[in-house]
Amino acid sequence: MKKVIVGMSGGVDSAVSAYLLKQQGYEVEGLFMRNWDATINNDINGNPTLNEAICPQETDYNDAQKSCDILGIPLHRVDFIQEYWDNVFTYFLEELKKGRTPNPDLLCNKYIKFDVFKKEAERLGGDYMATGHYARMENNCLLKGIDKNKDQTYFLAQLNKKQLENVLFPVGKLTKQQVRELAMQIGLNVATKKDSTGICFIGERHFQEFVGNYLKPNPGNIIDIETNEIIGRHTGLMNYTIGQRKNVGIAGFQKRHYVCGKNVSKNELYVAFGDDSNYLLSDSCTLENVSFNCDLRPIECSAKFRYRGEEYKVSLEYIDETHIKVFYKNNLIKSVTPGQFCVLYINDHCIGSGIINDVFKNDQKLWYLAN
RNA sequence: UGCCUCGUAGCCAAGUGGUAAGGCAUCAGACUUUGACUCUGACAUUCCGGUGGUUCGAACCCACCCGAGGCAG
Repeated sequence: MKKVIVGMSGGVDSAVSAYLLKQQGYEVEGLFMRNWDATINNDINGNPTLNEAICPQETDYNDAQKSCDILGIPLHRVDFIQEYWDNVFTYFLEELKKGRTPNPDLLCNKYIKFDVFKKEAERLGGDYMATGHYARMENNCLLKGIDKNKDQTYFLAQLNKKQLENVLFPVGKLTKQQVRELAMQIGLNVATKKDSTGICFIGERHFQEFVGNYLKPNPGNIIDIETNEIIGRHTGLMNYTIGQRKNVGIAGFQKRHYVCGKNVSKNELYVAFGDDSNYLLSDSCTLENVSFNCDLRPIECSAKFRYRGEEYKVSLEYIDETHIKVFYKNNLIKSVTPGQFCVLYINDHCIGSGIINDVFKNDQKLWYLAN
């Protein structure tokens, strides 16, 4: 009998995953991991759960334990707090210092779940590891989940071929609704538990206050990109992302405002006005840290520039092993943001990704997005 | 000092006699394993710089005062 170690988060997706694997005849064991400790990591300001009697990770652990009891499987536990800090959170902070918009969850999968966690699963004797991601593995290809609304391949797009070996995604063939119904039928304690949001393992935070725990804010001017006039003060460039409208702190203008750029050396934040502002649009970009999970190197494919963002037809120009230039063909895309991941698809097949670096329009690098 | 314009919620701003549009911001939700974007809802409960007056009735008319700006000088 083959043994599977399931990453149990305390949520409904992983619990149902464990159930499905058991149904399929595997020997199933759960493994709960904890990667964040609010006290150790100085996660004080902006933490809405700080004063609760029992911290969310423990609630999740208890939920996972109960699910495992219901399913009749053992649950192991492991901490990767140091690894998470060193490999994911440090990167997160370094990107913010550069004025970019990181997505730590792709690196969490790359360096934690499908690296140290996977090794732990192997140490526990697992022939396979499984998670509750909405994704599928077929013929060693990473495919989108059946439920297109919940598809989570975006977050798995930095994994390499080896990391995806012996990996199972049992709920990838189901819709979220089916997963919840199944959970109800088998009486799982987490059947109606709300989906988790926020940074994986950290949770919902008031972003500016959260970041303030780690980076010293450096206030500066907000500039109207069109007129070059100073129209306000920003609280620190790391607190803003491209395309952002809320929480910018300026008001009194006819059109809606959007953050369209920043200059770290001058400590200036650039704002454009109007939903259709040209300053938000681009037609190509370069990627760094490019990683593929297969041998395909297409010239034409599709791409997503943000999680749950629209998918666009693109063409690729390969620069070197880890750099690609992406052309959006006839489209102009709004708010392509340095630091975010561009994930590449061929239909349902997620083939890889890279970090958005420079952004261009008409072969001109958008100066207001640089450095 | 004389003349002119203006003063509406945190910001911008309609409304010029009939009982306070709209936008932005903000807040609360929805959505969401990244900070968005998008969507929904709330938002001057008697008040429109202040004090009087005219009127059945004023933010809108009149007087004076306060305040901001402009033109003369």
